[in-house]
Formats: sequence, C-alpha cells, structure tokens
Amino acid sequence: MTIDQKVIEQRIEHFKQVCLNARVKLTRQRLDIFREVARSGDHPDAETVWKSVRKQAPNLSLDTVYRTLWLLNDLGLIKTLGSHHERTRFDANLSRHHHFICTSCGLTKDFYSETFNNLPVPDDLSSVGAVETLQVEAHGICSKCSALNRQHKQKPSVKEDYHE
Amino acid sequence: MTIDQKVIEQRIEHFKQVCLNARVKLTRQRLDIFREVARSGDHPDAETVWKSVRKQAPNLSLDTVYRTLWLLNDLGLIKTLGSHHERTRFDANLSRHHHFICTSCGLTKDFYSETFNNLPVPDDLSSVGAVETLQVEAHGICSKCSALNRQHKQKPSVKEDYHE
DNA sequence: GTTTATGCAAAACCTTTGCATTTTG
DNA sequence: CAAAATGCAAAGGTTTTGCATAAAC
Repeated sequence: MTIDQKVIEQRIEHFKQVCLNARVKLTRQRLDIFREVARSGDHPDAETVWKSVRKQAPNLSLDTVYRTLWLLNDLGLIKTLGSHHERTRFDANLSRHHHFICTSCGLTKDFYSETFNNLPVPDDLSSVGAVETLQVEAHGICSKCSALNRQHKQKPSVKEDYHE
Repeated sequence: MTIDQKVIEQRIEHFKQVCLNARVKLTRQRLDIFREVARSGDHPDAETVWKSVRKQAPNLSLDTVYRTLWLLNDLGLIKTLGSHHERTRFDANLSRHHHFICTSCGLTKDFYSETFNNLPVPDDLSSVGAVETLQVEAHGICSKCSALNRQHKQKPSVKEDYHE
C-alpha cells in the first residue's frame, strides 16, 4: 500500500522543518529513510526500510537505519508499533487513527472513525492514571488470510471458549 | 497485583482440562509456570516468571519457561502482550478486557467496560477483514509516573502538534 | 515401555555501541 | 572549522534449538 503523493510531500516538508528546529542535521540518509517510511502504508520494520533504500543508496548501513528511526521517533516524526515475536515497525501516520490487526498474519492496517475518536474515558481509570488518548484495536482475520484458509479447507482452530 | 484465590483455582482447573484434552503431559514445571502467570496480575515476562518459580523449584531452566509459555499460548490458555523495546509478556486473563498503557513506564493494566465491549464495528472495515473483537487501548501517564514527574519538576515534552 | 518434556549448552536473532572517517551547517 | 553523523565490526540482550537424560502416561 502506498500513500498519496501530496501527503508524502507534506510529511517530508514537516520533517525538514522539525530537523531545522531541533538543530538535527539533514543528511541524505535521514531523508531517504524518512521518505521510505512516509510513503509506505504498511508499517515497515528497520530491515525492510534498509532493503528498500539500499536500491538507490547501496552503502547505507543497517545500524544507521536503526539510529535514524529512533531519532525520528524521538522527534515525534514517526511512531512505533508491532507486538511480541515480530520486529519493531514504524509508522509516519501522525493523524488520529485506529488499527485493524490480523491475528493470522499480523497485517496492521490504519483506519479512521469519528465514533472511536470520541469515546468517553471510563471514570474508574482516573485512579490508574491520566488518559491522554484512546485507540481501538480491531482484531480479526484479514481478507487475504480468510481466502487462503478457504482454499486449504483448514479446520477452524479448536480453542475452547472459556470465561471466568 | 495479585489475583483472587478462587479465580486462580478456576484457571488451574481449566488448564488441567485443556492439557488432558490436548494430550499434553501435565508436568510439575508446566503447572508451576502456569500458576505463576495465573496468579500474577501484572503480565510478567519469561524471565520474571522464571525467577519467581525458581524460588520453589531451583533447577527450572529458562528455556523450559519459554517453551512452556508458547505452548500455553498455542493452547489458548494465555495471551501475549507487550510492544517493541520490551520483552514479550504473558497474561492469563481470558475475560473480555481492555488495557491502560502508561506511555512513560510501560505499565499495562487490565480494565473492564461494558460500553467498550459493545462498540459497533465500522462498516468500512469489512473490505479489510472480518473483525472478531474490538479492544480499546487507553494511553496515558500512570499515577506513579505523574507523581515522579511532579517531584522532578520536569518540563513537559515539546512535541509539536501536527496533523495532515 | 513408549512417547514426550526437561536441562544444558550453544546458536540464532535482532538491535545497539565504540571508534575512526566523513559530512553537515 | 567545529560538531555531529556515518559505516564498519564487534558486542549485547533476548529467545530458540539440538541432543542426551529424565519423567509422564
């Protein structure tokens, strides 16, 4: 999935501005790496970014990718996601959004919902901490995986339903 | 945080039943490891489980803990959580629940909400996949961290607010 | 008694770090 | 030109694996 060209350009402008403000040097590598995350809609991990950028800049090193991604994260230009058992992945979408997560393949897709943006914060959370934002995770099986499952005539998994 | 004794016993009974059904051998180590996750309310990682159980069973090895936790996960007896930059953590709470996550220290606390249990699934997700469950993540600063911040008179972080 | 799980040690994996060299502002 | 970033190689921390021994059914 690819992001609209206009949005990419906006993101890159913003990136340059933030670097300037923060007195962070604008190197070729940083621009390449940020552009790659900004234009990819599917939350790539460090190695994926590295492989993509290396097509144009073959001597980019993987550790620079890591260093840069964490720098961008510290600057608030990208966010991290991805759970256990998979590598850390990065997202340049700073708009308020929610995630669909495929429990089979791990696909994580952004989606937007005004309803979910305006959920009430439960009262009893105030003792736990101060909630800043609520994000909804929709867990399920993505279209691709359910197509595959149908082909292979897989039996549904046999987890018991149990609740305390 | 510790779980109520009755709930722990229910969880252990269920665990034994599932092992029997799945023809998975019920070993001392597996029981110890499951009990530890079942009675801990704070989603321990593998090493934490290992250290706790080793107090009673000193020659338990860490790799058995890993193997067992993933087995329990495959059997649907526990779930994984935890994000990038921290170890995988495990949760024996199979009831429908949501998470408060502290953006400062990573504390993850279960909470319950009937409202959140009954959120409508957005229509436009149907093209992405079949949603099975919606879970809300409340991100914020936990009470402990905000107390610490006040003590240290920390300046608030200076991320710009930017939206596409 | 057969099958399966454990413990040990070693490997694999992803990510980070130290340092000399190069590049940026 | 001073300060900071890169690439290289080596180390770090967590998790996994192969194999002989031990335990469960």
